[in-house]
Amino acid sequence: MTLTEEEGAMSRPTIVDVARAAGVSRATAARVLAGATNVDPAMAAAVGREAARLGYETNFAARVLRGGRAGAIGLVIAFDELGGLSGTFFTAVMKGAAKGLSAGEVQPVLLPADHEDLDRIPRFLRSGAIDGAIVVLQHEITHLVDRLADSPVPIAWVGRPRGEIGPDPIVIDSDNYGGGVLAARALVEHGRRNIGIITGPLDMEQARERTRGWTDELARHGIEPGPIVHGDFTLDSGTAAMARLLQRVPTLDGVFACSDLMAAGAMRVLQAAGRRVPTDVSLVGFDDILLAAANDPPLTTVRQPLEEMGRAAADTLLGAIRGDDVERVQVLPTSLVHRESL
Amino acid sequence: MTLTEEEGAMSRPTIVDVARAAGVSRATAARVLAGATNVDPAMAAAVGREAARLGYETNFAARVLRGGRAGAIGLVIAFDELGGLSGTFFTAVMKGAAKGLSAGEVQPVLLPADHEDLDRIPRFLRSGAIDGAIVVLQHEITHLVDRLADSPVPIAWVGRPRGEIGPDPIVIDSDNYGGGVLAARALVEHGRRNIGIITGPLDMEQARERTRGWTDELARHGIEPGPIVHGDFTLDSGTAAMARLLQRVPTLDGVFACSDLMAAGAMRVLQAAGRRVPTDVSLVGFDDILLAAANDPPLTTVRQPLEEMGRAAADTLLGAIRGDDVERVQVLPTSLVHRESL
DNA sequence: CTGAAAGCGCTTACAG
DNA sequence: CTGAAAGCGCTTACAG
Repeated sequence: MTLTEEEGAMSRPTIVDVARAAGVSRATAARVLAGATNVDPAMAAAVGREAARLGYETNFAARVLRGGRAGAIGLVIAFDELGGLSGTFFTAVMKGAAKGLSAGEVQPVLLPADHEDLDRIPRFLRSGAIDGAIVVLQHEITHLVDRLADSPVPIAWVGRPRGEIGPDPIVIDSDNYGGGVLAARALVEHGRRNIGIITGPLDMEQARERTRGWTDELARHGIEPGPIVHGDFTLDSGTAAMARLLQRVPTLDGVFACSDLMAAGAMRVLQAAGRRVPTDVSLVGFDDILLAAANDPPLTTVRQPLEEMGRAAADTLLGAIRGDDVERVQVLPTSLVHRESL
Repeated sequence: MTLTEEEGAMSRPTIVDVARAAGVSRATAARVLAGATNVDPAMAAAVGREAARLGYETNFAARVLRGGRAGAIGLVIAFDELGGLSGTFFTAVMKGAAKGLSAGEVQPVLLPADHEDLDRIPRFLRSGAIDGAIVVLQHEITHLVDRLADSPVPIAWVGRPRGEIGPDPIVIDSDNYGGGVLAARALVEHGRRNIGIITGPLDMEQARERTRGWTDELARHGIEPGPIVHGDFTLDSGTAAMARLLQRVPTLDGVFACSDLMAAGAMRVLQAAGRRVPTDVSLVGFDDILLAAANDPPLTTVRQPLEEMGRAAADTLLGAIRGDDVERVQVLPTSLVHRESL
C-alpha cells in the first residue's frame, strides 16, 4: 500500500459535510463554528454535535486564503544553534515566546535559518504560511536582518538590530548599557583595577552598548579602561579572547565577559594559567543562562530577563496583529546576580 | 500608523498581476512558473521577467487549497526540551533532519509539544499546514503517540514507539539491543564484575531493548546481572539513580547508564562519594552527545548516529510523500566510542 | 501552444 | 435568524 492511498482514505470532512449532517446550510454551520450566538439553539447544537462526531477541523489553507489568520507565528533561529551546547540563550527566549503564543491560541513554529540558503526564511514569510515572526538577534543571523526589512508580515525583534528594518519596528531589548555599568561597578567596588573586557562582535548593537556602559562607568571612577578584545559570544571565542587578554595584561585582576559562554571559556584559560577565580582574578559574565549557575565556581553575571523578553515579544506581536495599540519598543532591566566568580 | 495599514500597503502581487504585466493569460503564467517547457520562449521570458520585477511569490494557502504541497514538514519537539541544557540529544537528530529537508526544498518547522495542551499538535497536523511530520520519541512526549496514530499526514518516527501508531509506519531507530550488548561486553572485558545499570523509563522501547541486550550479554559471560535502577534519561535522574545504586551495592565497580546525561549525573555522585572514575568504577554512557566528549573525564559511550537518524527520517518521509518505494523501517548501527571513563 | 473555466474549502456581505 | 452566492489565488483538465 502506498502512502498516497492511505492519505486518500483518511480524507478530511469539510464544513459542507458537517452542514449536511446537521441539516443546515453551509453558512449556518460556519456561523456556529465561528462562535456566533444569533443562531437557533437546536441548529447550533446539531452543528456542534456533527462537527465533533466527524472530527471536523477548519481547513487551514481555505481559512488563510479567505483572508483569515494562519494561526501560526514563526520563531527564527540560527541553524547552527541547533548543533551545540550553546543553545541556552536562544532557548530561554524561545520558551517565553512559546508560552505567550500558546496563551494566544497561536501555534509557535521554529524556523531554522540556514547559512546556505539565505532566502528560504524571507520566502517563507512571504508565502503567507504564518501571521508574523519573532527574530532573536544572534551573531550568525545578522546577515538576515536586511533581507527581512520588507517583510509583508510583522516582525518582533528581540535585541535591537543595526541597519534598516522598516518603519516603526517592534523591538524588545534589555538594558545592555546599564548591564555594562553594573559589571564595571561590581568589579571596581571589589577593588579590581586592572580590568579587561571580552566583548562581542562590533556589528552587534548589544556588544557596543555593553562596552559603552562599562567604559563610562570606569571613567566615572577615574579608572582607565583596560584592553578590549572581541569574541562572538561562543565559548570557544571566549577561550581565545582570554588568552589574548592575558598576554597583553599579565597583571589582570578582573574580566567582564559579555556572555556567560565566553566567561566559561575565559575561566578555563585562567585556571589553566594557574590563576584562581575569584582569588586572583574576578570574572563577571552576561546573560545568566543555566550554565552560569552550573559553572564551577558559579558565575557572577549580569542577568538579562530572557524568558520575559520572549514573552514580551510574543504578546506585543500578537497585540499588533490584532490591531491593538501596543508599546512597540520595550527595554527590560538587567540586574547583577552575585555568585562566586567575583 | 497601525500595523494593519502597513500590511495593506505591502499587499502581495498575484499570478494575475504577473500575467497581465507579461501580456499573457493566467494559465500561461502558471505554466511558466511551474517550469513547463512547452511555452513560447518570448512569453516565458516575459513572465519570468515580470515575476521577478514584481517580487511574485506563490500564495501558500492557494497552492495548498488547490491540492498541492504545503512545502513544510513539522518536527515535533518536547516543550521542556527547550528550557534546559539537555537539548543535545534532540538537537543532533534535528540537525540531520533539517539538512535532509532543506535538500528536498522543504521548510523545516519545529513544533514544540506542550504538556498543557495535548491537542494542539494533532490539530495542527490535521489543519493541512504541513505535509508531514517527524516525531522524535522522548520521554516527555510519549503521551502524544496515541493521539498521533490517526494523523491524516504521514509521520516518520525516530525511535520505535510502543502502542498503536497506524499501519505500516515509518520508523527510524538505532540498534538499542546491540548497544546494550556492547556496553556489557566492554565492562566485562575490562574485568568488571559488580555491574549495575541505570536504564530509562519502562514505557520506552529504547530503555527495554538496551537493558535486554545488556542482560543477555552478561548471561553469555556467566555473570549475574547487577541491580537495575530507573531514570528518565535526564542528568538529575542519573544523579538520583546512582545514589540508589551505590546504596544497594557498595562494592560496585561498573555502571552502564543508558544516556550520557544520566552518566554525567552518575559520575558526579561517584566522585562526591570518593570513587575515582575509571580507577574504582568504570562508567559507560549511551548516545554520544557533545557532553560525552566534554565531560571530565571524557565519557566512554555507546554511540547512536543521531544526525544520520534525523537525515534518514527526513529522506524517507519525503520519499514516501512523493510516492517513492521507500524502506519504511530502518535500524542504524550503534558502536562503542572509547574515551576515558572505562 | 494558449486561454476560458472549474473548483479546492472557507467566510461574509447581501437578500430574504 | 437563515440561505444562496461571491470570491480569496491557484492549477489543471478541457476546448480550441
